[in-house]
Amino acid sequence: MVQLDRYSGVPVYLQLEEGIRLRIQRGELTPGQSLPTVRRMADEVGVNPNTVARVYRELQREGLLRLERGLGTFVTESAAERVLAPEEIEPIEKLCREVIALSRRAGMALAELGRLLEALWKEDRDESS
Amino acid sequence: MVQLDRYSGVPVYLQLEEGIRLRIQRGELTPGQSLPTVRRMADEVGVNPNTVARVYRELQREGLLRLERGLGTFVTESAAERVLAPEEIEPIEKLCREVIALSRRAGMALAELGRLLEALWKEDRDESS
Amino acid sequence: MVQLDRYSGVPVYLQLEEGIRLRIQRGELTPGQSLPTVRRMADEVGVNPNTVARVYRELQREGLLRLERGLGTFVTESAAERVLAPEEIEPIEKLCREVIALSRRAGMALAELGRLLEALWKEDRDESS
Amino acid sequence: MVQLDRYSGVPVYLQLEEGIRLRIQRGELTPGQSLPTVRRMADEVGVNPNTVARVYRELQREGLLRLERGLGTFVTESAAERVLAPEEIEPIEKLCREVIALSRRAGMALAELGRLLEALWKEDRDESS
DNA sequence: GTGGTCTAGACCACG
DNA sequence: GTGGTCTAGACCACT
Repeated sequence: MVQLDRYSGVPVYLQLEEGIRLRIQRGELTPGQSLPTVRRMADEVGVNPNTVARVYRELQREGLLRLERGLGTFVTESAAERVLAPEEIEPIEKLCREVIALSRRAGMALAELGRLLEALWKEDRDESS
Repeated sequence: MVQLDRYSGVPVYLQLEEGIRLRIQRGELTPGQSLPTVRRMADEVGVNPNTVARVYRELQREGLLRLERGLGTFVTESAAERVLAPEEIEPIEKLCREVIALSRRAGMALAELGRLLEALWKEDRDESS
Repeated sequence: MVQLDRYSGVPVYLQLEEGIRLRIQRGELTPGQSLPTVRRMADEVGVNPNTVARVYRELQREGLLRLERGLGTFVTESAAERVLAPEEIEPIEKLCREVIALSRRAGMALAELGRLLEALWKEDRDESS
Repeated sequence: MVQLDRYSGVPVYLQLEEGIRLRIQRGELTPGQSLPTVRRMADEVGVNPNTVARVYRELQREGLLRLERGLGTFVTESAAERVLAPEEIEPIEKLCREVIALSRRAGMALAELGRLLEALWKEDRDESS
């Protein structure tokens, strides 16, 4: 469902949250679809049910999920607004794969590439402001 | 010096560490160059001196920094091995900027782009293994 | 019949119970009158029939309702003791409406007004004891 | 600090939340002031520290509190916007005390008065819409 | 069997 | 010592 990295320093609940958000954006989870139950998801990704519940609740507050007591957890209809069109997401993924190939060849670690991306993201933001 | 994000969930000391590592890789900090004192760096980035000291110590253990009592902290000569050649880093940065522009246009957040990169990085690794 | 607030945190069955009690007190449900069947009430307020049945049973235990198999559910005669006289309830409602108007104008939420009322209720009780 | 009712059915974390919100609105907690530490508050009101932490976090998200790791928890400056002026809050409290006196005399319970207030609040809202 | 609340208690990041 | 994350596990509300 979502792959976690227990040693990245990023809290697992944030990784799960981002992972679910991303799967919705990429259209892998579609509006109306049900997510694994809190307990099942907890088993799948190997965390405590409370941690999953916290994530689901946060995503509910954000309007992406709908938690129904006694029924389960579902992607809301309004989440559709967040789904990226294939023509938006595909070029991004293509470029990302190129970046990854180059970074690997240069001996960079994922964390370092992440930091680079972050630094450039903020430069870019600061320039445009 | 290094820009921190207090709300990303990543521990400040990891961000600092990665940030310094990255600046060395990009050649912005060159072998022999001195870093700000622990206190000055602490002021600059707004954290407790203990935190900076911890980071410097860790980077020393890693061989990137050299702490000279009474003099200050310096990038080691051996750190040169980690510096990326301009022809390595430049195309990576160029592609990253393109990715960032596209992601922004598509309404993705930095954290989401980071998760995407991570997912693709791991896909790629799994395929090649 | 009774309006529920799914997001107040108060269990639905307690809201239903209090709601029916209040309608009896206000004289909107009079002794002898029939209530909707369990299923009809469940449909009306959008909960599971089990939940309504539980409420009716509890109010029967309390002596406010009488469940007659095959006939339906009725307000008991003895419930009359709980009905407030118009001269009792009307000034209360009038003041409540004033309080509500003032609170709205001051930007308070219902939950906050409720907490205020509760705090003052307890102050008052503690003083008189 | 905040008085809880363990038997009202309202989750204690909501009671705590509302209680703190109310104390800020009434000006009993002023911007810049520090709240009891998570653990101290937990002791005071007799709940688990996690529960207090959840409340503080929620109020932070709402902009009323500022949680500083290693330092403590504080009322934000922007919370000032939520503080009610004495000329706003005083007439409300005065009327509430009258309502309480009348309700007591009529034999109503706090929960019933609360339900009445809620019913009238929603009537009022529906009329004005 | 689903989500929701709460407890007890461990370990971590930070000042 | 402060807040933050996470676990294990109990009990409750609801379908």
